[in-house]
Formats: sequence, C-alpha cells, structure tokens
Amino acid sequence: MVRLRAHSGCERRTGVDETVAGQARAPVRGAGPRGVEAAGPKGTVTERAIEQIKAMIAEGRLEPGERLPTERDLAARLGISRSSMREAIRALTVLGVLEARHGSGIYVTQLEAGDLLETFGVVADLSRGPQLVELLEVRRILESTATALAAARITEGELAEVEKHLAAMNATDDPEEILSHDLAFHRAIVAAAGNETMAAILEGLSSRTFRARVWRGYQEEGAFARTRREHAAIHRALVAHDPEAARAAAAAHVGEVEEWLRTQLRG
Amino acid sequence: MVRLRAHSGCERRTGVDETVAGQARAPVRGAGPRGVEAAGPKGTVTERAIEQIKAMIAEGRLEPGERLPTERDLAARLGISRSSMREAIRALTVLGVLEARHGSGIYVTQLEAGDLLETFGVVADLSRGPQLVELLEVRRILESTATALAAARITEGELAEVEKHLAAMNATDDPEEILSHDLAFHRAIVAAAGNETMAAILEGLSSRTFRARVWRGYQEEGAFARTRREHAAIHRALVAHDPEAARAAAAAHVGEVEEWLRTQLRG
DNA sequence: ACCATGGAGTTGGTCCGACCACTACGACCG
DNA sequence: CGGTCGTAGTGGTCGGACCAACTCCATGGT
Repeated sequence: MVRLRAHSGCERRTGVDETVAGQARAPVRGAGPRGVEAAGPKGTVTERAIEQIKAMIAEGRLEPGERLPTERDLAARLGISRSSMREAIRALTVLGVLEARHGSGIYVTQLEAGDLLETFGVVADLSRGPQLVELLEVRRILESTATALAAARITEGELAEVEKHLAAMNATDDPEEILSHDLAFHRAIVAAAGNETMAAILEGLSSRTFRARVWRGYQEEGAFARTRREHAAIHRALVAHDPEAARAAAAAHVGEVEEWLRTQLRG
Repeated sequence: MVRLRAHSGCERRTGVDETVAGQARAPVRGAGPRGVEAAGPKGTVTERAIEQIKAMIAEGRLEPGERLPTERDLAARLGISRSSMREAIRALTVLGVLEARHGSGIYVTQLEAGDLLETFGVVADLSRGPQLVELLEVRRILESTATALAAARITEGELAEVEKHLAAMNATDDPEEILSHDLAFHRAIVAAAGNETMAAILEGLSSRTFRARVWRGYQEEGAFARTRREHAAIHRALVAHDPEAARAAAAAHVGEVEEWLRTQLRG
C-alpha cells in the first residue's frame, strides 16, 4: 500500500491553468441554491432543450419542413452550450422529428408516419424471447386488418404490383431474394389499405433484420411450401375482394410463424 | 426591408490562437483519401457509433441491465471523441435503449416493451390532421382486440380495478379527473389482455397530451353521456366474459371519436 | 444577355480540454 | 462495529477551435 495521497491542502486540480487566462467563470450559473431563477427545475439541460424544441413544433411555432435557427443561435437562445444543444438536436434527429443537412441547416421533417415511426424498427431489432411473440401478435392483428381493408379497396394497378412480387417469389430459390419479395408482397398489400400510419408501423414490425432472425429458423424447416400456399390464399381473397377471407388468410399466415416461435421458446 | 445582413469585412475569427502552442494536429485522422482504412464509409461518426452500440446489444455482447464502459473508454475504443460518443449515447437514451445514471455509469435498459415504446408518445403528440385519424384507426383496431382478449381472460381482481376507475369517472365533473380515470380505465383493461407490447403501444396512442387535444373538443359537445354509456357497455361485456361484445363495444367507442374527428377535418 | 466558375461566408460535424455535480467505495474515527 | 468523511471515478456542461459541405453571388468568359 503505497499510500501516496492525502497530504492535505493539496491543489488537486487547479494549478494547471495559467496557460490560458484564468477562467473568470465564477458566477456561471447555479450560483444560488436553485432559488427563484428562471431555469426549470427539470432534469438535464439537454432534456429541457429537447422538450422545448418539441413544444415549439407541437405549438405550431415551427411548421413541418421549416428551417430552425442555427445550432449556435439555438444554444444561445436557450442559454446552453452548443454541445448540449447538439445532443438535443441529435436526439430529435434519431426520433425522426428533425433533419440536419450539413452546410445548410436543420429542418423539421414533414412529420409524416414514415418519418416518426422509423424508430419502430429498433424495437423489433432489440426485442427477444417472449417479447418477439407479443410483437408478432400485434403484427397479426394489424396485418390481418390491413389485408382485409386492402381486399375491399385494392385497385387493378395495386393488385398487379402484388402479383409481381408473388410471381418473383415463386420463381427463385435464393432465400435472400425470397425474403425481399416476401417483404415487398406484404408491403404492397398494406399500402393498398390506405392507412400510412399503419403501414409505417408494420414496416417496422417486418424490418429486414427482424424477419431474418425469425424466418431463418422457420423456413429451414421446409415451410416454403406452406408459405406459398398461404400467400396464394391471401392473393385469392384480394382478387375476390373478400375482406373476411383476406383477414383470415393473413391472420393464419402470421399466426403460423407466431405459433412456431412459441414452440421454439418452450423447447 | 432593412436587410442588414452582410456587413462584409470584419475579422471574424482567426488570429486568436497563439495563446496556446500551435496545434500540431496535422495528421490527425482521415489523412488518407479514405482508402483501405478500417472506418466504414457510412454517415457521420455519431451514427456509426449508434449502430455499433446497437449491434453490441443485438449480438448479445451487452445484456439487458449490464453496465457499459465509460463514455471516455467507449469513445477511445471506437476512435471517436467523447462529444460524438455522448451524442450517440444520448440518442440511444431517448430511444429507451440506454439509461445514464449520473456519477454511476451507463446501463442497458431491460429492453422491455415499456422502455422501447415510450417514444411512441412523440408520434401521437406531433401528429396532426389526417394523421390523427389514421392513428385513431390503429388504436381502434388494437384496442378493440385487446378488449376482446381481456373479456376472455380478465380475473376478479383486474375487473375490480376496472370498476374502480369506472365508478370514479362517473362520480366527478372535473374534466381533468375524468380524463385521468378514463385513461386508467382503458389501461386496466388493456393490461388484462396480457400483451405488454400491445399495452405499451396503446399507452403511447392514448398519451395524455394526445387525448387532451382530441378529447377537449369532443367532450365539449356534450359527449359525456354517450361516453358513459359506451363505457358501461364495455364493462358489461367484460363481466359477461363475452369477447365479441367487448370487441364491438370498444371499436364503437373509439370509432365515435374517430368519426367526430373526421368531420372536424372536413368542416 | 446568359451561364459556368470560383471564392467567401454560413452552417453542421468533429475534436479537445477543462470543470462541475453526483455516486460509490473505502479509510478513518467514535 | 457502524457512521462519517474523503476521494476517486463517472456522467453533465461548457467553450473554443478546426474541418467539411453547402449557398450564394460576383466574376468572367461565351
């Protein structure tokens, strides 16, 4: 035990400046014991900044597509450092609320379903175990309803798009390509349902990595044939414009995977 | 139009160094023309850091609840500055993936539905116009199914919780309190459905600010009586353990608001 | 008159280093 | 043995410097 500390009255830090003029930063902020100052008593300054920007948008002081002031401006305006402001902006960027264009400025996104629900994919990618089953259950509910809606509304052009991917899926043996067209098949159907918000949620629930994780094992068990039959059933219902048949077919389709995953977790 | 921008000249910055020894920062990084170096050619370093941390969790190298290395460590490990690393961490924090405890460290959350879907509320808070209708349609689909599931599974204890809020809601005239118990009423039902993921999504779709925005106008039109009747119908179906009746009652309940909002947008 | 071009200024992206605030853990003292 | 007080360690904040990408306009050639 060397024991080389203590020696009271030491200078700890300090004594290192003198390179630059002493930082006259005595009365920075928080000098008072959090008295009647202006700053809200909430959490970190960054969190406060996030809330304030969100509030600006919610209150309509910032319209979708509109450009925000500079990072430097914003920071000065809220009385925080640019670093903290950047953290706030980054946070809102990953949430799909803001969009930063290097050299140009920061803009509010269109706040459409696709923008805001992109993060939904993260949930699907990081969930595991029983949570995956719950996620599939949600997908079953939404996708079956969406498919039913699509059966009632789908146009000739949209149906052609669906059939294109259905044919492509049946014409190849490359798992990668099958997965791609499988995704596109369902995406085309959901798009025909006419609810972009639902489509965006389902997009997240069917994200590439999510499906790759679950379907890998599923299809290795020779489920290709069954998948094909189920897709055909969904397609028939769409052609017949039969919502209830479409709902049942879609629910069964997702339900199959769901049930398989459930047994996997038990074993 | 004053247009007092410009004001050319002015020495801007530069000429301020010389306080510290010249920064011998010539060959920092990126010296080579992005040749065969290690760094991925993707977007900003921060985005890369976000993806890498996410990957660490997805691959199981970081377990839920586990503590991460220091910000300083992490930054050094990925070869980026602490500032950039902090932005990445902040982003994952707002996504509900990480949790920072001041003075202690950074931890992976339990990655449960509630953690990851908290951001869903942002969508509801920032959506407007037609998107609100789409959001309500999603809620109608999910909530009606959840209520049906609850009717089949609900226990005596859970039913008592539901009835508590139903009674409290009918016993007051304070809109604030009604809203609170209304939320709790539906929350208790959805909880009885047994799918935490669905519950978390519906929680976001019924966030306080969201409901306040829509409900305000809706209830001002004297919809209290109707709301009460609908709640009673839902309750009856739960008591009778009748899933289909519960589904219909819940769908009608949300559908009423949905339809009202639709007319609002037209007018 | 019109368009390509180039440079200057603006703005986000990255980095550094310092200091502050909080926590955890262990030595010290009663 | 248990409470107390430091101290080291960690996230939080700050300010400044420089880099890289974009914008806009003056310039000059066609």
